[in-house]
Amino acid sequence: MDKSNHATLKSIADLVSVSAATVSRVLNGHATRDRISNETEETIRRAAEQLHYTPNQIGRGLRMKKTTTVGLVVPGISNTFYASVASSIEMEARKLRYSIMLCDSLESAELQSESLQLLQGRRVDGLIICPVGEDVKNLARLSKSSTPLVTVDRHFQQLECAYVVSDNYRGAMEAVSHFVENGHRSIACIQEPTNTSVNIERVRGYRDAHKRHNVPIDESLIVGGSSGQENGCNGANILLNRETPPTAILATSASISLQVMCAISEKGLNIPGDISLIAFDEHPYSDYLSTPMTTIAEQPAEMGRVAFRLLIEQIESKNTLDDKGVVLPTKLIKRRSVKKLP
Amino acid sequence: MDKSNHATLKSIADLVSVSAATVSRVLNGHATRDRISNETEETIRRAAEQLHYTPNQIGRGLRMKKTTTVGLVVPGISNTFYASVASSIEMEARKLRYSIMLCDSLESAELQSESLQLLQGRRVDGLIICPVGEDVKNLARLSKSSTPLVTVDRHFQQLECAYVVSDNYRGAMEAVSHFVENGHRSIACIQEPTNTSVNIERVRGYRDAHKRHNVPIDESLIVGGSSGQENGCNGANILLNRETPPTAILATSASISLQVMCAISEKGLNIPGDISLIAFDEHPYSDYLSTPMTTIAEQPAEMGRVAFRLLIEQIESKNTLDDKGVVLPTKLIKRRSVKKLP
DNA sequence: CCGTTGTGCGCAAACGTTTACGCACACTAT
DNA sequence: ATAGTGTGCGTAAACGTTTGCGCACAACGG
Repeated sequence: MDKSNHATLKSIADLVSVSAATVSRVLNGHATRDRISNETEETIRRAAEQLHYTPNQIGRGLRMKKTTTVGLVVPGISNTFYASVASSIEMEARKLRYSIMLCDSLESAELQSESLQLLQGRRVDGLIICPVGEDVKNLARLSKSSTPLVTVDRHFQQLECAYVVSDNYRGAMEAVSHFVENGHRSIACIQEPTNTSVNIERVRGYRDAHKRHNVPIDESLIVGGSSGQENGCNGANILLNRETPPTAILATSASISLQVMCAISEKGLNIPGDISLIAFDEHPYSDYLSTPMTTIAEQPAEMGRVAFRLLIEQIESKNTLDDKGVVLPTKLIKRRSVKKLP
Repeated sequence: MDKSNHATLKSIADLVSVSAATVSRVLNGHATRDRISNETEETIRRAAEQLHYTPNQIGRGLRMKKTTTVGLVVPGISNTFYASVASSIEMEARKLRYSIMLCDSLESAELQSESLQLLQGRRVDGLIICPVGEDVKNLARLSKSSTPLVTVDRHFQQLECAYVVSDNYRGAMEAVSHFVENGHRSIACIQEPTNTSVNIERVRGYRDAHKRHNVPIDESLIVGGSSGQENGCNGANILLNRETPPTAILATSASISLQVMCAISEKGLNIPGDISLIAFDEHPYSDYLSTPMTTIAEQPAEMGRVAFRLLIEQIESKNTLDDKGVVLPTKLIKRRSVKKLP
């Protein structure tokens, strides 16, 4: 059919002997507003159809200074949590005919910065980012710039921009409350990298739950905090090797919980017989693990949805809106991984 | 810093009193080729730095008829398999400074077609697609067009374009061979939608394994094949409700295996005691399920890598290369979900 | 003094759009 | 006949790049 190249306004115009301007007007639905006769409109439409015309968004983007594209940078698209966020963003975006440009920072501040460069160069209309590390200056420069920005999952309060996060504080709080209600007093916590808002809020919740129930905090039970693959594993081993190991562990991410399960099974121990476990992040397999896991479920899909909504608001109405932040509730899903202590 | 808007070649040019052309030449590294003096080069570079110049890829794209962007359409980014494919594509793309535009077809032919439209409009330099359904005409039209194309995971032989798939035939073959070597004779298969190359190859492998080992094929043990959420569930129930249920099930996807596990546990049965199970697709949780699952592992990351390589080859050298197809081996990972029958 | 060669850079067109402005014609009213 | 009002559409500029062509000047050889 098509030899190879794309039809343009000009090629249509030539075919039906009008100017490119007229074709543009018709194809943008301005036929009546711009007083194009019905007959020319019809001929143009037919020609466009026949040539399989697809508007060149590059040309349009240049002229309109708008790309109808948003950048998305996540620290790991193969993490189901972020995949879920991305998925719902994509669905929302599609509704408004926006495209999304995906970048994966792999938890690296350097790659994140590179991604930001790339996306700025592409002149995306807005950015949704699950920020990594504490490279705030970079983001700050961005938020000062004209590009609308919303951060997801994590956020910095030094940074005045829209954000959507989980209620990590209450999530952790409920989890350890559940532990103490089941008789646990020696509750450990394996952290994620300590410089994220997520982690800060979660251990704050962990601490406050202790205070609220008047159980003393043993600081040595708060472990982990590095960013490597072995973070969860190391943390678990430290805990399990104590002369008196904790009776419960709060794992602050799904991947940490995986590593904890690994360490526990390697020691020949069992959940919840020897040790109880609650993990952040729900998972399709949560129900089918060797012991179905009690989890703190977040709402990644909802996160993506409101993030995109927040972004679009900024894009459409050029007011850099009033530092809007939304926090989504978590939900404790009780299964079988916590033991009731006498 | 920046008031709000982006620096352009012109703004730099004005600042240092040269023409935009000169700035372009310098910033593209053509300073010596185009005989720009060292001093002008230096002043220009400094000015660019100072203004935080980022080349506008829209303008450049228009001029060069190249976007350094590839479109990726997957049928479900929150499926870990496709997430993994996407992740490795992103990593490869980044190395060559390509961006990727992500579309999710959600297994819908209509959405896929819409995505293709969108991406064509965006004038991506190439397309990687995990095609859905059998909307071959659409793809055929695309492959006839100028946009390089490679399909991943699934492919149509009516479609002459590059592709990369798993060796689904051997994967299934090995799995059922493993079953029969463990004494099974009544082996079921729960299919995915039957019109995909993936499914066709897998059941072909399933059949041929039977022939090879001289075990008769009971056609009524090949169930499923619909596209809904309940496909695996229904299939499993049909099998489990037979007067003589099969002793083994081959689940042709991770999500089917999940539903099978669900159905089995609802019936109060257990794996592998009552029924053995092998599932396609390895998963981080495979080891930690209530019975660790024997799986047929694919190589999604490798798939993404070679897909991108194949695509780039087409993009760079304008020869529509010789129908290159690559098939990646699978690997049977033996765990505990198949029982040795006497 | 004149032709040649080299150096350093600007001009302008092109890529595909959108849109403000205005022109030419037709019709109506005076 | 002339002014006025619509109607239908074209012209041209602009968005930010890249690049072929060529100009102006300097140096140099004869």
